[in-house]
Amino acid sequence: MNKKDVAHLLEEIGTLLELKNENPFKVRAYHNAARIINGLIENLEELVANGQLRSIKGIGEGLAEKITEFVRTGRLPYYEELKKSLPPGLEEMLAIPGLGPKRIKALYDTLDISMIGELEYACHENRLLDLEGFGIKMQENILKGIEQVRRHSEKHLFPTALEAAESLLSEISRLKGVIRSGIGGSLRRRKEVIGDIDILVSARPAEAPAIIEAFASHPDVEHVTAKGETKSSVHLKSGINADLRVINDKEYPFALHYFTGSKEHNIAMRSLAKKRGIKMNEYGLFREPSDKLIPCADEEGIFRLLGMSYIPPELREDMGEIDAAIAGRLPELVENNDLRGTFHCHTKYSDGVNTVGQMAAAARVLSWEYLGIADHSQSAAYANGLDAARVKTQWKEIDAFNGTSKGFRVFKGTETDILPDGTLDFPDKVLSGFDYVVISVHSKFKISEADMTKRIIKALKNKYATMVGHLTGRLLLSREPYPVDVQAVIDAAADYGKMIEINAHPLRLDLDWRWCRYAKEKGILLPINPDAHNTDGLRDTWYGVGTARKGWLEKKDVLNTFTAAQVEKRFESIHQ
DNA sequence: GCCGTTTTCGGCCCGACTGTTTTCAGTCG
Repeated sequence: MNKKDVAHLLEEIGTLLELKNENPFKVRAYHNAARIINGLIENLEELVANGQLRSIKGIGEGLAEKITEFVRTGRLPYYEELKKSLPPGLEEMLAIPGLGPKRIKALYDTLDISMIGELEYACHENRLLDLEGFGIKMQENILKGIEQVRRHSEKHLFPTALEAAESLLSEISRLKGVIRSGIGGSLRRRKEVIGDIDILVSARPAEAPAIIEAFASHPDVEHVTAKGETKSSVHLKSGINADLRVINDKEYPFALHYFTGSKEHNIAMRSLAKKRGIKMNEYGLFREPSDKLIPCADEEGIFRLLGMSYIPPELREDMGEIDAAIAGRLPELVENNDLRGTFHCHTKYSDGVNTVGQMAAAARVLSWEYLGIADHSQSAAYANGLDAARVKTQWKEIDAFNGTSKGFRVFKGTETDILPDGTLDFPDKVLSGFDYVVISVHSKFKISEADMTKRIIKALKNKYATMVGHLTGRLLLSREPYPVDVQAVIDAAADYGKMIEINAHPLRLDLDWRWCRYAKEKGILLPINPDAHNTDGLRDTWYGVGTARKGWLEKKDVLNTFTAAQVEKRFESIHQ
């Protein structure tokens, strides 16, 4: 039983209660608790065993009791009863834009509709028109919404969304009357997948309508879903929804903060402001009761006024950043410029397209001092994995390169398969010749969580294993992670003094940022690895830096910020 | 459901937009 299971349970209870039209504050308490448990840096099972759940802010008597029962017995009758009381299709109906719990409940109570398919059929038969609060327009929008749910996933990969947002922004920022403009939302917070794009513009009020109009009629727009005086929402041809908000320039910092979110962070911030006698919204901070605006030149000013240090957007998830900012204990997040190199890159030897020399040259362009090459091992036939003989050829080439290149070092690494039985794909005699060994699962995904966890931990125990590669094997929006007890692997890595990579490929971003803090607290060093298969791929480390920052990691927590000499020393100490 | 420098009950963030209404409820972020 780990925190992910508990968080998932609480999340679902929240949703079910929502569908039952329960007290919205009760609903929020469950969703809040899910997020809090998810972000826990302490060991949940220990907290339960010691009866310390109540000491967590947001976990009261009721939740502590339910969590304890679930952790101890693996079951929660309260949840099971709740689940049984509602038809299973209702939850997926929440995905339809414009349909919330109230309307879904009305549809279920009066028309007995409990699945998307039934709803679609009822719309075609005009059966929604008789319902109070529903009309012809709503029926049309529901059909459109069903279409949208089926056609597009609601989430988009970070690079796809970023590209679409920058395309919109570059046009909008050039419009007449635009003073400041920027991207907010989950993109600015560097989430691993993106729901929609938020663009913010400041301009004189007289210019706002033209800016809104230009946005709504942009060539990337498929259709407009809302258009008001200060705000518009559109659906892009790429399948992504985008929102634009236009405000006047003195409101820009407040709107930027508001529009960056997260929603939960905003709620907590407003609640804090209120305690300080200040009303906070997207237009400003207002001293109550006079409602007098307290001006701020930028976002930094807002935090300063509320008596806290500046919270970088990546941390704004209401996962402890507000208390830390008040106490002046925010981490100094790692930055892209702190990196001096990276590990886990592929070359022509296996499934990469560039040579060792080309990869090293590209790394130098990024002002790096070293590069780790980690081609596939012999069992990875699909990726042209290297056998021991080819490994030796590559070592010679790297030695020759290092012999002539001043001020730049190539490390000899390997991405060695973790075989189904938990042994590694090279004998120790070969492994001992590498500077470092990335161990990854590339086969036999469909085993039980217990077996997969045992398999990886056994591999990690090998004295030559340096770091775990893409721990869960997930491919965002396309392949679920294989079952593995992440917490148990982190604990084992901490025990053995090993590392866990942050695979920076934008499809992976694995280790997930939600686990980074826990790993850091356990004293684990996390390398940021691009899993590059060509020279351009090296730049993917930037995505990994986003993950590290979201995971509260500082320079000292990331192996890539070490000098080549420090890296070498660390590798040696692990393999002794 | 949770919480408390207004502390065991009565609050709980705040505003824009839509579609249905004719003053507002529901949804969204």
